[in-house]
Amino acid sequence: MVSVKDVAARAGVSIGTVSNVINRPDYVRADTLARVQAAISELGYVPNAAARQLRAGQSTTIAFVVLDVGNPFFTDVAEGVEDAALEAGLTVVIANSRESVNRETSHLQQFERQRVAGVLLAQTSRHQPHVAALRAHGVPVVLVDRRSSDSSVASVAVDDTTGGALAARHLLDQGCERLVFVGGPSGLTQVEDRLAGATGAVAAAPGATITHVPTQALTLDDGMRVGERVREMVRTGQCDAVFAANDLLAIGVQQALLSGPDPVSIPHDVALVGYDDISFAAAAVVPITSVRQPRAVLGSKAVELLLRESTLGPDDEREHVEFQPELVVRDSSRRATPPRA
Amino acid sequence: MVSVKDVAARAGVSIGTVSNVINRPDYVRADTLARVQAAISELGYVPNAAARQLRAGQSTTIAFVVLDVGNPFFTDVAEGVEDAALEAGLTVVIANSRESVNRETSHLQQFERQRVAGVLLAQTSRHQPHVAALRAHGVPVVLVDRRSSDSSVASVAVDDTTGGALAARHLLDQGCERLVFVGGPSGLTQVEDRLAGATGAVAAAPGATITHVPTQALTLDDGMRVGERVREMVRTGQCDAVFAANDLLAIGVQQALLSGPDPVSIPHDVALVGYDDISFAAAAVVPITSVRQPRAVLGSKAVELLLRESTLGPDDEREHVEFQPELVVRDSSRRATPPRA
DNA sequence: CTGAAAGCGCTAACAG
DNA sequence: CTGTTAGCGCTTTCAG
Repeated sequence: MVSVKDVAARAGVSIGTVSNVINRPDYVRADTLARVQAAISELGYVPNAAARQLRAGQSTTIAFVVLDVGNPFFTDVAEGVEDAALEAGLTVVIANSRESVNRETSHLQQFERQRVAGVLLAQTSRHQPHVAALRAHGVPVVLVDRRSSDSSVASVAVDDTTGGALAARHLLDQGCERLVFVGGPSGLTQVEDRLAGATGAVAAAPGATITHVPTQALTLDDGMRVGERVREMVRTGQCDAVFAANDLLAIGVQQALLSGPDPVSIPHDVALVGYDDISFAAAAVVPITSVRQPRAVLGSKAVELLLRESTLGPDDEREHVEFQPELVVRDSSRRATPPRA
Repeated sequence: MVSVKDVAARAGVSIGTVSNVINRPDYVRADTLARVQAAISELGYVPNAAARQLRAGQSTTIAFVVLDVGNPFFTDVAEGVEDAALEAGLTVVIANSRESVNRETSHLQQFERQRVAGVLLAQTSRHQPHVAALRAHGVPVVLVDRRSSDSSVASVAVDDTTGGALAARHLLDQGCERLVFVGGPSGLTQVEDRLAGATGAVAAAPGATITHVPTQALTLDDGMRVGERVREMVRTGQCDAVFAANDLLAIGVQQALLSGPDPVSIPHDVALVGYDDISFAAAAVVPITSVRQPRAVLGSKAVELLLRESTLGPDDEREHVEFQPELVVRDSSRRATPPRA
């Protein structure tokens, strides 16, 4: 393995000078610089990040731990993260916890050992002891897509309660009265908040009800699975509107609703609203009404807060940025003649 | 920062023993072990990966560099990668090159400096000098989704030429004669191969033609953009079938085709075939015929080859695993009465 | 079974 | 401007 030592020997300088060439080129005279750089490329020298980090105590990569890379919502947030990180000269790696606390924990442990420059975390459950550990090791953490209960850790989020209320209210406005909320697992704050918001809106509408049909995860497959059941509910008059905790689920539910021996019609028999407004929502068989979150902005804001962390003391208050969601109405919930209107 | 030294002091042993507790617990007497472990948890000690790697020379994370995390195809491959890596006790991080050679290069450089345990690479362009550099530093590399031209680097791929031929032949069988291939950038081997396969099939069909409508990237947005143009071509009789280089593009094209002042009908006016068979393809307005690749298997096989690398000498031949694609026919290309049948 | 000591590759004083 | 040097935290012989 070629190291500074080899480069130094080749260029006829000391290792200190090689280090200077790499880290503070302006400290070095032009011709020495050139000679060393030549040696570096001739030898194919590549600095060892582990050694540098050990000595300098700092890394230049930040990690983004997501609930599900397969969910376009997160990849959109990731783009915002990447753009902002690039500007700050940071590399970002993505780790996928797949909605499993264990996987999340093991990723966090790994990043803790690596002492990365920062961790952006879309948490599975409210209680994750490792974020404290991370911070104790000087690794800044910012929570993404969740307002942190703990004021000592920064967060960027979208107001999911309002989002849920927005969706439910819209459905009620369309004349629906038997809402079904599809989503899970119940540990996920996003799911809980959206349901809470919807429940609140329904409570304010006399005669309306909302039933929770739980799922194991927020995926297309889960949506299809549970959609069968929802179709039955629609047929038996127990349901005239579905609010899905995210678009993946909504798309899956829609597929199940529209297929099989006796499909139901959307929005006529049942109205459908999703959440996230991923690009596929608009491209579905029946374009899906959805609650939009500012995804890229969420990501870049998270990086901004992360960078700001280094200027903060451990006991300083952290910022909790909260964005407002926006309802995007499409055919899946547009009823010809809203009875209530 | 708490280090082995602190743990050793706390437990009343030497640092060597602490190291043994962590790495070879069976070398240590039971009571010493317990004492040290107690000290570790009381102090909240977390080993420093940089130091360990510097000394031991090995990391335990592998990196998967993808063209586009936003593309469900890659996230599905990633799941296969994660599952296989988990079994081998490896952590995987994902890096997104977003179809940019620069970003790809900078990620590879980063991983080279970090001396990760391995790199799985879905390459943007054929020529990537950094894979040689990586390997020179003892970092095994396997190419994903591309047959490597260089027999010295392992690869797992799906036969894209056959896939392209499959798609085109199917379209011709449906009676289409004016094919349009939508895809780009032209540097991408996947795109080139799929086009080549399609072109070959068209050449064998007297009277049929194929036109290449290039795109900048393989995204939904690009599909929508270029779809406007394709719609015109359909209207003017220059096109009766579209073969998109991937499903994202196909979905975008479909949206453009079906919207606007005078939409065209699918498959009546124009048949549509995509590539990858991502789950959204089946959920589109008109379910999209697609060429399916064994995604998860691709990922797990790649990890398998990566693990095998360590047993190979630098000059040994590498394996090139190639899977066969499969056509999944859906409504978007199913014509009521295929004139040629 | 445990301790002492060397050194992985690099950076950051510091002295010249 | 350049060279020397002392570790960063850890693993790993090698003695005891």
